[in-house]
This record gives sequence, structure tokens and C-alpha cells, in this order.
Amino acid sequence: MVQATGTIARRKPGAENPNMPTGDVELVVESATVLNSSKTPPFEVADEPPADENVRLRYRFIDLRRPRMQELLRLRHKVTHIMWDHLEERGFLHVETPILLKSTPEGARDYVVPSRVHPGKFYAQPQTPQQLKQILMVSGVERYFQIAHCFRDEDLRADRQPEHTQLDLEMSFVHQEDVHAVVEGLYTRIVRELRPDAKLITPFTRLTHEEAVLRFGSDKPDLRFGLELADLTQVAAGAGFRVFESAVQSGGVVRAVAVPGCADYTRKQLDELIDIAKSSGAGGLVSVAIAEGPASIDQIADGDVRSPIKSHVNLDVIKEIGRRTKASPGDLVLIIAAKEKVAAVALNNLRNTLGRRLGLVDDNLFHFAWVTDFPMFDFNEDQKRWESAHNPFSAPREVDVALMDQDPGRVHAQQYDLTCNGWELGSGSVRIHRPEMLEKVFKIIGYTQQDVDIRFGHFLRAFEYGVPPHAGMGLGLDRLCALLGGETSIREVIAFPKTQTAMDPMFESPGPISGDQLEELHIVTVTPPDATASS
RNA sequence: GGCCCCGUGGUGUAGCGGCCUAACACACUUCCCUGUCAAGGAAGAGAUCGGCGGUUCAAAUCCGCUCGGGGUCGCCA
Repeated sequence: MVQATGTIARRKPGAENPNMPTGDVELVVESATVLNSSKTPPFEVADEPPADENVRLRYRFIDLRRPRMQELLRLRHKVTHIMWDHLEERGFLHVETPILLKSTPEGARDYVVPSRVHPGKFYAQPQTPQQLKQILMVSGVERYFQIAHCFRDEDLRADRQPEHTQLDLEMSFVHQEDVHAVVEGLYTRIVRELRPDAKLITPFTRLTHEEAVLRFGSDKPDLRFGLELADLTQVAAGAGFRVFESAVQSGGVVRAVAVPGCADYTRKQLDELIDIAKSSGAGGLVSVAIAEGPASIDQIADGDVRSPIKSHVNLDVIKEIGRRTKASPGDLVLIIAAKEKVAAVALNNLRNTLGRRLGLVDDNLFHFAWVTDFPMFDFNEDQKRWESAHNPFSAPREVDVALMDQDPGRVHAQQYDLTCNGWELGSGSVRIHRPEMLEKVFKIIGYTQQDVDIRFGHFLRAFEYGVPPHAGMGLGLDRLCALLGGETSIREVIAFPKTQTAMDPMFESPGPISGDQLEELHIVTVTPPDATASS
């Protein structure tokens, strides 16, 4: 680091450098001082990509000097700035909520902080300010938002960190559409201001959860390309192919996607697709390649078809598969027979892989969608009981209220996700504001009065004093920034992220604490704090 | 918890049973030259190939375990 004093002078003719912003001038140095010296950096600030991610994280202070990282830091700053601006203009109030709270058994595993003053008791860090913001609605904060830090102790992914930031918001006296309008307006503005080069589809697409799963195999579909799925369950039921029939008999589905122009895929290419299906949990993948030549799917002959099921089913079944998947000669049909959720995961993975591989993905397009009408309850097969699909405070759709008693599985919640390009960017719902409805939900998920008191007593006390109808959502800031920046991992938009094993290679956190600290916190560890170091 | 990929001087890679006494590029050190700006020239230092164990006459290379990183399914809103 050098401080130089001198005079700026025009460069001599011929010595200018058009590649530099300051290439026409130079500093004639009169005095110079070394302010600070530096060791040789572990990698070059100019390189892109600079080094292995582990090295980058260990030397994050150098990694962050890179122009790209500075750009991403600035992007994130601007996103939150627009959020503040936009919401403030619309009457929202930023309220901070505690990050030392209390564990509730719902949802993800909590990060926990021991209490010194209360032996044997622990704070939990909030997975989201959900209950706090609902309490703020009771308190008369009609429009709340917060750029909130959230924590969950679950396994990490490219789009999941143990601590992340969310734009949390909640509004009183509104319907679902009012929340959508605010968020859609905000996100449209963010994309237009920060990515003016990009294409943005407005208004945002709307899909029901059921439609999203049927057509794309995902509740966060990448809508930048087609490759829509088709349901073959009925065709497969009587097709004469045992894998299909047994899947259907055991309550599963048979679904497929037609991949244009891929009928000539080699054994190796097909095996790769089978691997994707298997690693997604499916037993396998059935392919039907329809050779180019015939004018339409109805005119194909036996010799046009290449498929392992060819000898088990007759040509009419193949034609019906072709018609349902809207395949043309020259296409490759990929069929999964499995439980509905597994089939969806597998086909979604296939669809995304092929969409990218076939060049169908426009990197410069933001295709947002609202996915609505999520199922309100899931049946827990192990425990043979209903549980809340989201959290017990999401309200059922008005039209479904009558179904709650006889068929909880058919009840849809006024719950919605915001998705974009295959990312889930946020989730929210219209909340239940009537105690009777909450009681009904608790009854369905089998909570006794005691369960309810332990888990939500503090919260329900607030509900006894007049709750306005309210709705809101939480939106992942890290994912939004990664998406805007064209990054595939949220680690790129977090200044100091953690590795997949939740460690920080720079701080070497988590670290041990002293015996004194443990004692003060009334904690006895089963594994010594330095076990990893010594064994 | 399962599966997959990766781990070679400071950094990025090559090598994938013997030709490896481990190569290349950038970075680094010293010297030379100098209107340079991705400078140039000369010389040089730097890795027991993540670790441990095994197979083999011979292992960076094959096998097992382990550690670290990444992706993903489960999990997770």
C-alpha cells in the first residue's frame, strides 16, 4: 500500500493506453511513502475464477478484493436499499426482532444458545420471525418489514446456508393478492433497476401447486423453457408392462417428458439420464426413442421405435404415449414410474438437465411465478397422522373449509411461493386470525391442549386480544442476489459464508470454548471440546 | 445418513503402474535491461503428489479407510 504525491500530466504521444480508464494521463511522482507492506497473496486478485473455494474462504479478505466480489457486495447493498425505499414509500415499518428466542419443535432444527442465568435452559435462534411478526400485527403495526437474519441447523446446499437473510414482511387487513401486488411491484423494480439488460416477464406467471407439479414436476419450476410433463398413469395401467402396472397398483404414477430431437441418443447418453433418475430416487427410467421419418406420431411403424418396453407393449400404446407427451418423430420420451413425489423429483431433475443441455435456457431472462394453493396438510405415513404442510397458522382456502373435517388431504391453504428460474425465492400465506380455526387445525394435526400450550401458549395469548386478518411472506435475500448476479451458489453473495459442513475456514468456527465457560453455562459435554483436534 | 465428483510447489493445471531424479503456466527471489502499463532477458528457490494402511519387484497413478472441499437425494421453507 503506497501513498504517492505528484502532478498529473498528459502522457507522451504514443504512450497512451486506451485499455485503461486513466490511460491518457500519468502521475509524475514527487514523493512516495509505503503505508503498509503485504505478503505475497495466496492467489491473484485479478484471476477469475481465482482459486479453489476453500482457499478463497480461508483468505476471504483477499477474495473480497476481487472486482467481481465487490460488484456482488454492491449488488446486494443496492437490493436492500431498494427494499427499504420501496417499502418505506408504501407505509411499511422496519422492526427488528430478537435473535435469542425459544425453540419450538416445529420445522427445522434450531441453533441453540445456552443461558448462563437460567441453568439448563436455552435460547433458540429464530428460523424466521414468523410468530414475532404476527404478534406485531396484533400490536397494530399494520405494515411490517425486516431484513432479518434467520437460522437453521440443517444440511447445506448451494442455495442453503445455516444463517441466511430474508426480507420478512406482514400486512394487516389484506388478502393474498395484496401481498402479491406489493412483492411483485418490489421485485419488478429490483430487476428493472439492477438488471436493465435482462428480460422480465410481467405480470408474474401464476400456477397452482398442483399444476406446477403436474406440468413441471416441481413447486419451483424453471419456466424459461418448455419440456412439459405428461401423465401416463392411465395408459400405463393396462399397458402390459409390469414395471408400470405395479407402480400404478401401489398408488404411484407414470409420468413422462418428450425431449425434442434426441431420438438418436446413444446408450451412454441414455445411461447418464438413467443415473439422474436413479440418483433422484426413482428405480429407473424407461426411454422410448421415435425415429425421424414418419410424418406424425400416428404413422410410426414398429421399426421406428427403439425402447426397452417395445417387446412388452403394442404399438398403439407407444402411439398413445407419443400423443400424450406431444412427441414428434425424432423425439425421445423419458418415462418414470414411481410414487408421485419421487417421479416429480426425477422428472424435474431430468427436465432441468436437458433444458440446459439442449440450450433452451435463456440466462438473460427472469421468469417469475407465483405458485399458489399448496396442500394444507401432509399425511405422515410413519406416524399415521396428519401434519401441517407449512406451519399451522396458514389459513385454508374459504372454499375448502368444509372439507377440513372429512378430508384434510384435499384442503388447500392460502399459501404461496414466489419462484424464479427454478429457485424458490420466498414463501408466505394468509394467516389464520380466528382462534376457533386454529383449534380446528390443532385438532386435525392431533395436538392436545397441552401440546398447544407448550408450543404456542405465548403466541396464542396474543391472539386472545383481537387479531386483525393478516398475511405476509418471507423472501430469501441471498437467493435473490445470487439470481440477479447470475451466480449458482448463494455463497458468492454472502461476505463470509460457511462450507457444506457449516464451518468458516477463515475464523475456523465453530471453535471450542474453555472449561470455565462451559461451567458458567452449566454445560457438561460428552465429547471433549478438543476431541476433533486430538483424535 | 446415502450416492457422485475433486484433492499434485503459493495459485491453476498436466501426468493416471516403471521413461517422474514429478512437467507446464502464473506468482515468488536475485541480477540485467528499460517509456512501462498482461513488460522483456538471465539465473534460481519451491511439491516425499491431502493423510494412513494395503496390493506390487515397482504406486502421484490400483485397492481400502480416513480427512478436507463441492454437487445431490433424504432433510430443510
